[in-house]
Amino acid sequence: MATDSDGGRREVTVSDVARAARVSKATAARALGSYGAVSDDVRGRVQHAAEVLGYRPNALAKSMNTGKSNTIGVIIGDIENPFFAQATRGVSDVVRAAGFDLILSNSDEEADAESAAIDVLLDKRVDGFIVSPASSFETQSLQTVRSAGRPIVLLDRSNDALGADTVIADNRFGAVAATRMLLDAGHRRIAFLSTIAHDGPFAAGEVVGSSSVADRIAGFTESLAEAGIEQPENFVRLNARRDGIDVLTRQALQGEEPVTAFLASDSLVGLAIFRTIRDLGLSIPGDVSLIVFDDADWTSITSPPITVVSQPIYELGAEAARMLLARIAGAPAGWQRKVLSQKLIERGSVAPPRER
Amino acid sequence: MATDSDGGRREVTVSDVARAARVSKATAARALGSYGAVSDDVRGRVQHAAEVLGYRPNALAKSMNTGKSNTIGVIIGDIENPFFAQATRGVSDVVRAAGFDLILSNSDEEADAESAAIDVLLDKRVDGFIVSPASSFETQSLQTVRSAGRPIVLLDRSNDALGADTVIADNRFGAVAATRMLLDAGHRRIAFLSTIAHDGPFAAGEVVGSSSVADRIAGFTESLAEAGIEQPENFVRLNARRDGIDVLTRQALQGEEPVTAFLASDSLVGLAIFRTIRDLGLSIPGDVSLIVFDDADWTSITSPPITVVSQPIYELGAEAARMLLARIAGAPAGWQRKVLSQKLIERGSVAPPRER
DNA sequence: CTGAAAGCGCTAACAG
DNA sequence: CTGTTAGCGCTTTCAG
Repeated sequence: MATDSDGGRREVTVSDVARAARVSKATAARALGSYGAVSDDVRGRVQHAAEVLGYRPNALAKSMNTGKSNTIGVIIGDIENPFFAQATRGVSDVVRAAGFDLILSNSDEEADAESAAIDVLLDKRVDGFIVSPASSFETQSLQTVRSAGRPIVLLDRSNDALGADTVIADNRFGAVAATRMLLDAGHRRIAFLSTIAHDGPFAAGEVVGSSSVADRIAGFTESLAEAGIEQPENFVRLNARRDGIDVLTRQALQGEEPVTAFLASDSLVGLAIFRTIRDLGLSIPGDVSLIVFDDADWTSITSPPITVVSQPIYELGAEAARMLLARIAGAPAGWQRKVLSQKLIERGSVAPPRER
Repeated sequence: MATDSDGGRREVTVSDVARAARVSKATAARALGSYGAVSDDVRGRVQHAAEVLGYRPNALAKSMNTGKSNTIGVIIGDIENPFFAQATRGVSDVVRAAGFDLILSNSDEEADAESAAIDVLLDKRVDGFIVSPASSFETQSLQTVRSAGRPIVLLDRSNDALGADTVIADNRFGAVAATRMLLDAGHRRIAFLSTIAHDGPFAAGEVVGSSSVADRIAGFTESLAEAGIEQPENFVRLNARRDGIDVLTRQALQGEEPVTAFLASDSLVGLAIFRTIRDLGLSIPGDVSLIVFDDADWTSITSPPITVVSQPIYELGAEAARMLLARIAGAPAGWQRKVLSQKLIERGSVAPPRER
């Protein structure tokens, strides 16, 4: 009575319940799965029997028949990155409310890992995907999902060539706002740093793997150009993960034409830049100004607090999830693209450049 | 040729492949699943046919037969909390290397949500669980897992009553080291703050929901007692999430007997305390000293940088995963408990209390 | 409303 | 080495 079962013995199935309740397997299944119609009397007997026997529905068997696993795949760069953690939480909350679970995969921003993850999840018959694609070139994996006929929504990175549901922030706007603020303060040499991978130094017109970063770069360089600055693309520094954020920061600060301000493409980069500037014995904003993308919790407690470009990260994930659920529920075709707004939060890390 | 299929048409199965390769279903399955023995000739034909048809194995069907889903359930408080994010990454990396996926659930530290998540995952037939239990009292859900005969390992929280595989850090050691450092600096009134839920003010001998916090409290109060401080339990402030970390911090600082130092039970609490102290116009460590659990990235860039108790969070997760995999592989019974060490990292947030 | 029977896609004996 | 035959646990016609 108390402990229904404990060892690794055979699981109790609908058949067992049916037998105990003296009804057919089909009827028991109907009562248990609450589909079809069953008399109250029978339903009662079945449910009672199920409880007594400690019946647990086998979701796998159910999925095999129905074709729906009530599970979605989420593929992001790295759950340790607060951006992804927050977005994932947004996804999780809305899909869970709809009765879905979430299988999480970290791609480390590598197309191969992403592809492998997608294959596995496709085999597991997840009902849909939310992915933050590692690259906008190697869209192999996304094609795979599409040809498998599973819905997918892109998070924080769009892919116009592919044409897919997308939820993204207005990165260009944020970049323009931040860059202009720096420009208005009098800065003329500003470095934009991102960890995005890129072959060689960034040149005007080149495409980068992440559309978000691309938009930020666009907003950044265009604002510089508007201000009459030549070859603004020279101020774009990518590959910060591979080359080291600290290394790039030092280079930018110690070259012949040292920059007087930084725009960090995410909070992790921002933190590293902040630390390096400090290590160099320079002060913010006295010697160097800094604006960081994402309003991470630490940005408000440093001295000085950091001026940031804030975006609704949790909502980005939540919205992506809503979009995916709609597709799973069979929303009509036609790609949708939702862009959430960013805003500049002024704090204390921007000041006029020091005279030299 | 290029696009194998796109619409939502019927999936291709082993039968289809078998027919195309002119062999029996069983043979095709053997070739595809690489079990049993098949001649090279046949294997080639089958694999070719599979490729042409765009065959994707159905992992659900496979799981139903084998009884293994190659998926584990991970239930934590909140993936947005950097502690859990890091630990989860550790789990993810090791289970993935072994070919397992991970279904993630946030419990928000609520036993009900935890229980519900476990039920669902049990139904989905996950091969095992890694959970950071919301409460050491309401062990209902853990019992459920056990009676279902699925392996489970507890992360960062042990439960002696239940007796289960556990991976945890030496919290008592960390708390003692931190408290002594504060005591040695001359502090006599030190507040320990945690978000753990607890009914009413903490009294000596009471049990709290998280064994980690319990161990920290023990190390803290015992160190105070050793130093001759009366009723050290009065310095323990719980329920910080419900009551507000800032509120508790202010209370501790503004009462009749204001504390001169804080020990924060995790980095989120530490950040909030730091902010509140600043907002109050007090300086660290001049007016108030602070030590926080977990070497979060921001702790090294504040002014002053924060003295912390560091623990190998990623490794906590990784080790839990290894333990679980061993169980899944059928490791002999007998609960195992692995405790990883913590260490105190001195930075600049501790100084003698200001004379009054 | 209920039962019988077929089948989801795959693995697992068991013969040849 | 290969084919046949059963299932895994559940849903789903199709009759009654």
